[in-house]
Amino acid sequence: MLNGTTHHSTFRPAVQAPAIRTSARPMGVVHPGLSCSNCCLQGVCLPCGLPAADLGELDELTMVKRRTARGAALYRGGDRFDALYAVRSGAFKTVCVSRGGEEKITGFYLSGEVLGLDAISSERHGYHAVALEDSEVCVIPFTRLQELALRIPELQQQLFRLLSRDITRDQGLMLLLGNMTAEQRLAAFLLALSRRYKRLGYAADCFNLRMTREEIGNYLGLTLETVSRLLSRFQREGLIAAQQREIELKDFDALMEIVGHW
Amino acid sequence: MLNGTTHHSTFRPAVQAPAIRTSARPMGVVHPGLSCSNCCLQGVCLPCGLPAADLGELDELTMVKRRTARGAALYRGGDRFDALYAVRSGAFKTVCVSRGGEEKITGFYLSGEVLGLDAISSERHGYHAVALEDSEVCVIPFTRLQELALRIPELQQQLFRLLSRDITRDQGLMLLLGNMTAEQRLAAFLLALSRRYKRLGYAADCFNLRMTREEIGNYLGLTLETVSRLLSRFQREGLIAAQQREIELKDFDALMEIVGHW
DNA sequence: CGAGAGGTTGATCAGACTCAATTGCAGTGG
DNA sequence: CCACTGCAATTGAGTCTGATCAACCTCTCG
Repeated sequence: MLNGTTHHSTFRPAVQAPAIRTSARPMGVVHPGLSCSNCCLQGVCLPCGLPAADLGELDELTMVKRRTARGAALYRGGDRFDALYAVRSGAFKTVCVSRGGEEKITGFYLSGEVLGLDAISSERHGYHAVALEDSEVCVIPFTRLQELALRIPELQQQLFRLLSRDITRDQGLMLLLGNMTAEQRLAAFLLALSRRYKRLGYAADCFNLRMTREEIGNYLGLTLETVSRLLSRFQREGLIAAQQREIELKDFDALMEIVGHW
Repeated sequence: MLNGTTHHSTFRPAVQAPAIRTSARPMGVVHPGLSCSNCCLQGVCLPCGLPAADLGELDELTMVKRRTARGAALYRGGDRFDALYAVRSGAFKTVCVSRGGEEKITGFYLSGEVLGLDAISSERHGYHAVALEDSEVCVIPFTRLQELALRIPELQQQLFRLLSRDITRDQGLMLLLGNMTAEQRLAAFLLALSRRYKRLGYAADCFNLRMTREEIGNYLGLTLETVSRLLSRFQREGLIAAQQREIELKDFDALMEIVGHW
C-alpha cells in the first residue's frame, strides 16, 4: 500500500552542522512610518481580510520591527513565547535540534508569512527560527493581539485561518514525506516554492532558492547528494534550468506529472 | 545529514483499499442530558480551561451528537466545513484520498480530541474522517463557536491552543517521517499512543490498537509487512507483548532508547 | 591567491519494498 | 456444526531506491 521508507538513520556528524549563532539581538526598533496600513504585504499577511477601519489598531500593535542577520536566530527553541513574527523581508527556516545535535528543518518562511504559531499551546518555542538571509520581521505581541481579536471579529477569524492553514501545510508535508519518492518530493518542493513566490507577486517560473542543497535535503528527508543529483537530472531532462541557487522552471506540466495525483 | 527516504512510490491497487462507505447519515440527535458540564472528558476536550460559569454556554452549543458506524465517514473531503467534532467515544482516522484512489492516513483521533480544525482556512474539509469503530461525536457549529469565543476570552484562547497543538503534533510526525527508520517510527508510534491513552485515564502499558497493521503502516509511511515484522521482532526481544490488536508495552526504556533523542 | 563552504558525481551498500505463500480468525450459509 | 469465504497477519526471498563514503570541482571572499 505504502512506501515512504527511511534508511540508515544515523546522522552525519553534528560538527558539519552550521552552528546557530545567538545574535546579540539588535533589539526591536520602532518605525512609525512602516505600518500594516501602508505595507505592500497587506493582502497576504496578518491583516488580510480586515476592514480598513481596523487596520489602524493593528498598526499600533506591529510597530516594533526586528532585524535578524543571516544565520542568526530570531528566537530559539525553549525561549518563552510572547510574540508572533511576520516576515517583512528576507527568509527564515525553523529548525528542530535534537539532544544529539542533529538538525531537522521543519519549515521555510518567506515574506508575509507568520512565524511562531506552533508555540501558542505550550507558551514556549519548540524550534529555532534562523534567518536564511538578512531579514526583518514585525513583532506582534501575542497577548495584545488576543485582546484585539476579541474586539475585531475579522481578526479573530483571520487568526483561526492562519493557524488552520499551518496545519494544512504541515499535513501536505506529511503526505510528501510519507509517500513520495525523492524525485516526487523535489518536484513538489519546487512547485510549492513557485506558488509561494507567485503569491508574493514574483515570477512563478524563475526564482532564487534561499537555501542550500543541504537545507533542501534536510527539509525533504533526503541527503544533499540526492538533491544535487536530482536537480542535475531535472536539468538534463529539460524540466528546469539551474545554476547555483537560481532556478528556472521550464516544464511545469512535467513537474506536476512527476508529483502525480496528490 | 539526513536519511528519511522513500522507495518505489507506486501503490498497491486501490482495489484493495477498503471502500469508504458514505453513511446514510444517522442525523444529529439531541441528548440534553449529555453536556460538557457533566462530561468526563471535560478536562481534556474543548472546555478545558474554561471557567465553570461559562460551561453552560458551551453546553448549548454542543447538544447535538452524531453516531458514526465503523467504516463510515463522519465527513468527507470536499464537504463544506461548518462544524468541529469532538470525539465522545470510539476512534477516527483522517484519510486523504488521491485522484488515483490511493489513501494516506494523516491522523488518528481518540476520545476528547477535536476533528476538523484543518478545514477552517479553506472552509472545506480536505480529508475524509472515517470511524475505526462505532463512535459518537459532539457536533460544534463553528460560526456559533466563533461568536462565543468573542465573548469568552478563555474560549478563544483554548481554541488557539487547540489549533496550535495540532500544528505541533503534525510537526512531530514530520520529524518522524522525515528522519526515522522503520524501527524508530513504530516505537515512537506505540509510545505516543500509550501517552494518549494515559491522558484519557487508561492504562499506559496495555491497550488495544484500534487500527489494522495496514493502517499503522500507511500512517507511518511503511508497508504492513514491515509493521508486522517489527512487531514480531519487538515481541521476540521482549519489548512488547502483542496478540492481534492487544498490545502490552513491557519495556518503555528500551522503546525510548530506540526512538533516540528526538 | 588560497581556504573553505557549497555543489557535483561515482561506486558501493543496506534497509525497506515487492511479490508470494501460509496461517489464523470471524462471519456466513448449508 | 462445520465447510467455505475473506480479511488480517505473519514470514520468506529477491529487488531497488536512496544513503554512505569518497573524490573532485567551483565559487566566494578575505
